[in-house]
Amino acid sequence: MKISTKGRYALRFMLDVASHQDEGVVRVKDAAQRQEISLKYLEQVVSLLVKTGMVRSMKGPNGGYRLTREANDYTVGDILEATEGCLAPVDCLMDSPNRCSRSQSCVTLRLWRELYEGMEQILNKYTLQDLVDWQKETPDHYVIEKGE
Amino acid sequence: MKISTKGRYALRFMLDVASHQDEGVVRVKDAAQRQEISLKYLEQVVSLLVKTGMVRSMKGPNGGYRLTREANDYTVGDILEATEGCLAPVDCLMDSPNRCSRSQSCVTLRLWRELYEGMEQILNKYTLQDLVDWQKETPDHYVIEKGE
DNA sequence: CAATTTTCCTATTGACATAATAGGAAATAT
DNA sequence: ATATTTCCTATTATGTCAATAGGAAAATTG
Repeated sequence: MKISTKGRYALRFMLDVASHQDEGVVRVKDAAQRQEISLKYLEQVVSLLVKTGMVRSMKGPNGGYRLTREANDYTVGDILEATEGCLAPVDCLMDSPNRCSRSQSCVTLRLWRELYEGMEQILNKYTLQDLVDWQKETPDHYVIEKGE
Repeated sequence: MKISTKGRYALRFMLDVASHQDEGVVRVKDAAQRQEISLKYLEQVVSLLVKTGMVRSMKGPNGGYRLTREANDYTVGDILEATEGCLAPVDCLMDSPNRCSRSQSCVTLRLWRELYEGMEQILNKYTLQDLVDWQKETPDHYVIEKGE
C-alpha cells in the first residue's frame, strides 16, 4: 500500500515546473538537480506526464516543459493517476480482467469502495497550486540554488 | 497503490472465522474452501494473524482458530496492518531507514500525511462486526455450503 | 550547414516482493 | 498408534520497481 517513486517524482516535478515556469520553460536536467532525482529516470516519468497531457514539451536548446493548464486546475489525484495508473486499492473495484469471480457477493468490496472514495476525496481536494502555496510558506525551499 | 492478497485474504479469513465460530473453532481448510483461497497460502497468511495476536490457534484434531476478542473490537485497520505492515503511503512519514533526506522541507509530505490520516480514519471506523452485519444483509452469502 | 542542446524512445539490469507450491515437523485428540 | 490439525521452512515463477545506458529525433544557434 505504497505510492511508488513514479507518482512521488511526478508530483515533485510538476511542483518544480509550477514554481519555476515564470523563468521560462523548465528543463528536466534542472528539475532533476533541484529535486535530487536521477535525470534518466525522471525523463521516463516525465514522458508519462507528456502522454497524458499534463505538460507540453519543447525540444532543442531553450527547450523544456511547461504546464498546459493553470496550477489550480490540476488536482493531486490527476497527477498521481497519470503516472501510477488507477489508484483503486483493489482491482475488484474496477472492471479489470483480474477482478475475482466472487465480487458480486463479497462484502469486503463495500469497504474497499469506501476507502477508495475517501482517498479520492482527499487527493482531489488539493491542487498543484496548494503545493506551491505551501512551499512559499516554508522558508526552507531556498536551498542550494547558488550556481545559477 | 494496491492492497495485496495478504491483507485481503486476512480480512476474509477473519470474517470467515467471525461468521462460523459459533460452530466451534474454524479450520483453515474449511475457510480456504469457502473463500476459494489456496490452503497452503492461506496458512501462511494466518500465521501472521497468530503472531500478532489476532487469533488463537489450537492444534490437532478438533483444532483450528478462534478470535481472541469480540468482533467489534477489531478495526479493519488492525487486521490489515497485522498482515500488510504499516499502511502509510510513503516511508517518509515514518522514521523508516529509507526516509529521504529532504523530508524536513518537502511539502508533498503534508499531502501524504493528510492522505494517511484520511485512510486510517476510514479503516479504523469499521470493525469486523460491521463486515459480519453487512454479510447478513446480503442474501448471497449462502452459496455452495451443501457438502457439510 | 555544422554543432549543440534538448526531448524522446527502447533495451537492459539488479533487487525485491508477490503469490504461490511443496514437504514435512510438532502437537493433540481419539 | 493413527489421524488430524497447526506450524515451519524452502523453493519457485512472475512481475514491478528503480534505475542505468545509449542513442535517435528535433530544434536552436553560430
